[in-house]
Amino acid sequence: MSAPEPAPKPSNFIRDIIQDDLKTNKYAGRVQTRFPPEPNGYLHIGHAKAICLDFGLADEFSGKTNLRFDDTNPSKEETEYVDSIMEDVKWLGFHWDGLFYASDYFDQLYEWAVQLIKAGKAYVDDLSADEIREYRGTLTKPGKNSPYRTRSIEENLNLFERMKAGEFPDGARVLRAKIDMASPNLNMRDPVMYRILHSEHHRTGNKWCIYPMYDYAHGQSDSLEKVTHSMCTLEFEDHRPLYNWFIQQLGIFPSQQIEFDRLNLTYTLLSKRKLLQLVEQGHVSGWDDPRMPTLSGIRRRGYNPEAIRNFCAAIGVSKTNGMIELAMLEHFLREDLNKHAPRVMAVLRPLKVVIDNYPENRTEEMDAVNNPEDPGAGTRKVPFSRVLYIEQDDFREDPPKQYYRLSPGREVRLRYGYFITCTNVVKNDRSEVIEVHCSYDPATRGGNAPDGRKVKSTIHWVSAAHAIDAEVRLYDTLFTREDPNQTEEGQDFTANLNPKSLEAVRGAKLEPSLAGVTPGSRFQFERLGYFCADPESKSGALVFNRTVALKDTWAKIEKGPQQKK
RNA sequence: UGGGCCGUCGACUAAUGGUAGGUCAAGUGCCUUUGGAGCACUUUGUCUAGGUUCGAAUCCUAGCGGCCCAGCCA
Repeated sequence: MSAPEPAPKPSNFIRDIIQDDLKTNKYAGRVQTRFPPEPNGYLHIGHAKAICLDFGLADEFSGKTNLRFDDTNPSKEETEYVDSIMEDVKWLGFHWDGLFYASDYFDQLYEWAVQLIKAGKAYVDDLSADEIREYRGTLTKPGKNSPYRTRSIEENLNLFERMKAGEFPDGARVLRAKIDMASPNLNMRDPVMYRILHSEHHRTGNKWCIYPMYDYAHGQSDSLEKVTHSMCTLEFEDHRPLYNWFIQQLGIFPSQQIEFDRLNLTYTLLSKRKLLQLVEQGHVSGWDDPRMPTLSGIRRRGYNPEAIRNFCAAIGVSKTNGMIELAMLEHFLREDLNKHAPRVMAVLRPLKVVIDNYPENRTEEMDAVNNPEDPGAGTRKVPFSRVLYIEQDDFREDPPKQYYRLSPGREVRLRYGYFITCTNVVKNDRSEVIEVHCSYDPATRGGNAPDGRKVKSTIHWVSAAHAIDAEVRLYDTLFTREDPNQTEEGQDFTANLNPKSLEAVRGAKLEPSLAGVTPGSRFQFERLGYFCADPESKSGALVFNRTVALKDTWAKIEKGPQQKK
């Protein structure tokens, strides 16, 4: 943290609540939060927002934050996910105080359930799942009491004990809270607390065959950890009365639940269920496909944690459900990469350039700046010779208006090289330009003309004899619609998949300094964008992912006035 | 047609009864050995109608619009 001015942080409603609580001494000056992922999938950028909130707010008030896995459903949860989640939280730059699992509390939760039965506040129900649904009523019609609702405490105790002992098959009975079947809030119509699941748990093994539901586990877990401010997303607003009901009936530490809006980003899907579907149906190569919004995916793509944190701070938090433009995320990405990524020259689609008046066997070492935004990054040598590659896009035989790059008779600057003028072109039998001939001005070495003449354009290049080959993967959004969930009748979100979301460019030519890069290193390929070496890179067979393109004024001019999809 | 929540520039978010501000996007110009970066400027907003008040984005009433809830998922 080195901001010269601690710019007054715009407040948000959660910070306000915390400050109020501190003022009234509601929790004896403590602030404690928790980040409670279910280990049933990989974390995504939406979780990053929650993480920044949970950890960030606690940090701000010298509080503590636990990482707690909400592992109450053994049928969907796996240690693979637990491991990835811990890795992702650390990668984002946060450190948890306590590491817990809801399953740590299974014994205590069971005891409390017995306590509620004894108080006449919970009962064992023999209704089937279908019957429970029927008895629950609808949004507009009240539910009706289960015939088992009036069982004696002794019978409930006996049955619950036997549920735990494994005497009944899955689905045979549940434990329910006895609240109010006529409540306008469906969550209060005798919600299920425990269900029978003869399923091995990733941590407790076969110790349990009854598992607590989210509503019965979450608030009590918060309470056990003495969490003061328990943030969750808006869809849990209707659960808050129940969250409070359990805590009150049990007379335990009163954690408070606060709901905020989940992140929605244009052109991206942030639902673990749908992300899992993309993985399972093979639309992407895995959870860490660089097109995925998972933290492992965008990490592989080349995003850095600082950019994500800055983004999360900038979008704020509220209770309105909105949709943030992807451009906002990309802005913070570029902002950070611009400061830190070393510059390098690479040609994605090579066009051969021969400098006719340059000596055949000569090679010069040109000085190139590593990062104009960071003088400390130093310089490097880049080899220059008679035959080069430039970008196909940087030459036009018939240049349109406002096109400043190379074209017949025109002079441009080769970055850190010389001024060259196009004298001639060679075409193949389909009349495509396959080779460009130029002359150079020896007086312009390094890129400056002693006579002060200006050139409209500077283009990048690599020396053909010295270049190394690479595969470069260019990405577009995974979906073609701003809201991938918006579909025509009878279709699902996969109908909005972008068939052009990945383009693998194979014959890219890179300057030789890139030869030994390690996977994960980030660079700016000058004039093109930011790129990150992929873990699939082998020496001699490098693979780069384009993290994000540079802003491209020319593309904008060429495309004309832009439209939204 | 039950209940809960939410409506501020194109997007996100401040203003906590007292000047509607910031960021992104868009546009214009400057600068530039990246058509990058940077800098400057500009456009656009309080859902509607009433009310309370010296004064309302903010409080009240009524509309309108959006999201969520009928898992033995979280």
